[in-house]
Amino acid sequence: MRTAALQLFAEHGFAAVSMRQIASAVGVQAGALYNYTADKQSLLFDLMKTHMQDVLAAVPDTPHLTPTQQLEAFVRFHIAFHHRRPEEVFIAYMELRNLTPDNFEIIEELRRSYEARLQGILARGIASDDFAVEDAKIATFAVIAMLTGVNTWFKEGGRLSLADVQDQYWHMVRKSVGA
Amino acid sequence: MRTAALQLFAEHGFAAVSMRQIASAVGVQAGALYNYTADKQSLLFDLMKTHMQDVLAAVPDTPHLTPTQQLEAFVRFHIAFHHRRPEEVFIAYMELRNLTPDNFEIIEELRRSYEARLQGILARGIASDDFAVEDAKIATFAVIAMLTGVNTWFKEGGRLSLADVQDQYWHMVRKSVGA
DNA sequence: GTCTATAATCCGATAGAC
DNA sequence: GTCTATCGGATTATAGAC
Repeated sequence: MRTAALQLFAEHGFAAVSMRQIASAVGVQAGALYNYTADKQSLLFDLMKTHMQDVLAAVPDTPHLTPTQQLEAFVRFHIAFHHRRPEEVFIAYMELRNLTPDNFEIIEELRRSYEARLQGILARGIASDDFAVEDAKIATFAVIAMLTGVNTWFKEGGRLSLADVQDQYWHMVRKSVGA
Repeated sequence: MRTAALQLFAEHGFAAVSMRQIASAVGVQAGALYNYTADKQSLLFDLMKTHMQDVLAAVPDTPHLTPTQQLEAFVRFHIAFHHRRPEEVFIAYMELRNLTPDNFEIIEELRRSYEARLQGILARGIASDDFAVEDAKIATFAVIAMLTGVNTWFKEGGRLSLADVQDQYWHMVRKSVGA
């Protein structure tokens, strides 16, 4: 059910997908789904929460490295991890407005935790003069937006490999923060 | 009707907004809207097409400037223009999947034309050795994603003015492409 | 040009049989 | 644990009065 909902929500949007469509993709009738989720909202929330927790569990935590090495590890991780989960990434960003206020707050807090990882790396690098950038918070927004944008155009099997993309984005990020 | 639809689509999403809601915001009954739009899909398409044409009409075209000056003008324009039209920008990105295939192709072509403006600046700057970046196409995606991300967090009246944000993003973009 | 009324269909969620 | 059937209400779009 979660896999079917993930694909349908990513393709058509949460509001445009009915429980009957999800049931049909699973191969059951709509009523059967309610043995596995309280309602449609809970299904969306579970998908988003699981994704955000997966990201947080997988992001490298290597305080022994230099700020530049930590930043490179973050850039390569973000691109690779998000590339493997395009539907989850898309939903986690596009369907925020379809969460109830309580659920929204929980997802937002998880997202802020992830951004705080990058912001911490940047702030330490600024303090140690490894990086030359005016504001760690703005640089965090800029870098994450840049990296997440890869998912909107990159498809495996084209002119560039994922490693090529990681290399080029790392070069641009490194220069942009003066590392 | 267009203003009401714009705000409602941006807030709740195209699929989640009914013609009755739009009519209510305008102050008429739902049937009256069909004197101004053929159907709901045409209303979405018109909003997106108008926005993309507005962007293309407003983007600076100054071939007499140096590549670095052109890039700076593009960065400042993109941030300022998109800041003034948050609903249009949001819809133009989020509701692409709710367009019919024919309408989608038209909007995509307009979007590609806009990206081609930036890509042309970058390609000329690479050819003239004003910029040091591996691939103009990837740098285009990276810069546009970074700049469009401003809309997700920047609100006027906070710690930073729009001019501050333009300055900081221009510094990061300039360094990232080696200008 | 706006209204009311309605056609035809779909929705989320639940009840109860098995 | 899945099914059928259903409740109460929503939807887009149209028809025809005024």
